[in-house]
Amino acid sequence: MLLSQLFGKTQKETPREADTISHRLLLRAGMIEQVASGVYSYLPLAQRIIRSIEAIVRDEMNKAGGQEVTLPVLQPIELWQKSGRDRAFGESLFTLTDRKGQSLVLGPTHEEVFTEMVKRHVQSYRDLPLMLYQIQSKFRDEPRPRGGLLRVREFTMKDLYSFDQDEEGLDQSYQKMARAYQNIYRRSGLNAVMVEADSGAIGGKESHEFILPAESGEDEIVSCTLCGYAANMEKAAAVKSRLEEEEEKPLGEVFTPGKKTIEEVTGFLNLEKEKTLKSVFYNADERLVLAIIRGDYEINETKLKNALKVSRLTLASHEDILRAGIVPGSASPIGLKEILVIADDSVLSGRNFVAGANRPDHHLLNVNCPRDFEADLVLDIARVREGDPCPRCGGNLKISRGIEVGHIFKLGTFISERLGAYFTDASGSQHPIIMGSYGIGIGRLMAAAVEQNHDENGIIWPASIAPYQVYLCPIFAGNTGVSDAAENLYHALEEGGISTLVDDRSESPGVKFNDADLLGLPLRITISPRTIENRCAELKWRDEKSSSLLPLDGLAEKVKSFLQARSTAKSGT
RNA sequence: CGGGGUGUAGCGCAGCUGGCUAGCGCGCAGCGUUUGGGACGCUGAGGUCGGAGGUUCAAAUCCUCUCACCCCGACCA
Repeated sequence: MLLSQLFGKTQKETPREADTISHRLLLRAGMIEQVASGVYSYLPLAQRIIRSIEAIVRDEMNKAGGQEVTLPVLQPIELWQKSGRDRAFGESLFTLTDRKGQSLVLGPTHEEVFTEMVKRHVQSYRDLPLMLYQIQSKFRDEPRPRGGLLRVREFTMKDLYSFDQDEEGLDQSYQKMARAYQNIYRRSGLNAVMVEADSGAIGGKESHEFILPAESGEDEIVSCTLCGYAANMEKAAAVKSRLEEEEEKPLGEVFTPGKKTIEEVTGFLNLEKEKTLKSVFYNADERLVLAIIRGDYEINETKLKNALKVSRLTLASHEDILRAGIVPGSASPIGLKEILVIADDSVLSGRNFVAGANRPDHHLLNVNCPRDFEADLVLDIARVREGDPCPRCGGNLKISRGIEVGHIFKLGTFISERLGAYFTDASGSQHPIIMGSYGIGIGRLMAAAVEQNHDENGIIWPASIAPYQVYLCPIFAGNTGVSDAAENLYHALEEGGISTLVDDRSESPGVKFNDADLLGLPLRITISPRTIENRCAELKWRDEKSSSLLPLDGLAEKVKSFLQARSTAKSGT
């Protein structure tokens, strides 16, 4: 391809809205363009990258036993009402009305429509197991798109669904997908880690995410360097410290004028935070609940939400709390009636805590659970803290950030039961099909690849997903020796099956080299009067500093073998 | 939805205490000189100043409403 013919220009300056590295670089490289908030166009270079990623994904899905189909984006809302997920998705669901007044949904995911199809074709256990997938557009009206391609409202996703007759079958399908996903990231030149994930309010027992470590990532990851335990913060657990044993002392009260927060109260009473109980009120599906936790911990709202089995959970406002006749800042579960109390198990880890007295400017001393109050539920609802002990081995837990580039779920029978997707087993009885769901965002993967592979000059594409392998850079092309050599090499490379982008513009060397760095193709080959003097060309790998001169004779063949050698070294095969 | 911010040429920005022909840099077109890490000179094209309404002799500039976009939070299979 001639650069002069390529649609999409590089830019020196970054559009103002771009904050995230991948967003800036992809915009500057002329690869993507924003059309609306969270909606992007892909220009030719990006399109080639996307195609390469899709090819790898498709290959791994096929190898794992998946069969590709294409199901519609446009889906009747009834399907979503049947599964009940129209409510779970709520505002995120893009809906529209056709000319007959019929409501349709732009699919945010495709469990329903796949299940509906499978239901008509699968009656017997002999039809199982089954794995179907597609690479298709998804639409989600995200509250806030962000980070360029990292969180968008329209995106391409590979989604595969597994259908099995029993748990063992599901386990096998799940393992196959976990392996396929790891192959995909390895082949794409990306270093993704598999972590335990929250499976959401609806659906399955087990779920994992694949996370690319990156500062710009939205997900917090908890990991243990000792034993390899890794989990999304939403799901992560840690061992909680136990406080020193002491006798239960009698309940008392203390005057704490104007002291409301844990900091103020502990400062005033000269106490450690861990000797207090923190009371936090939430609106859980319209109902006020009290969560209580030891003062040195914070509440993990995902865990709380799951424990309460609600779909909406928001922090209660002062007004909400006052309306219930409670004193914000001095609240505690003691003597509270008619409010659901859920406690973190840390409240059982010590004795004689300080807690609110439920009257202004007073706190209680020596509060003990269950002597002074009982919780309706006691379980782990705490956020893991940096350095907390690992739940597996006791090692120190670390917290880092990452981008979610894949998510796999054991869905179970939630959808199949609601949509009536049953099969007949060998003994003739009916069972709901057991499902799994496995998604990977293609565009996000591209952006994440940039987040992970760049330097101050631009992108450094892993060769397997690079839009072209070679940036052929003739300089002073007015020189016929240079232009002839470049043209010969270009043809030889193309004939050898090596995709090449030729910078045939009459720009100065500096401009060309800077664009080469920005676009990030793996290998730059420069031909100039200086190099052809010795019948040579200069080769420089994007991810290396130094360059080398090699004879033009037989260069295409050599380049081919270099590229092959590198790709086998990278993929570790 | 709450908080903060921005809309002026393809991109980045200035102008905004009301003042006349709306500027600068990059990019773009033409010509010439250059050229191993974002060259230079000359000439030129390109703008309903996000939109609507208002105040005024006069609005990019002041007022009201509105739309879009970005960031933080809420939210997020």
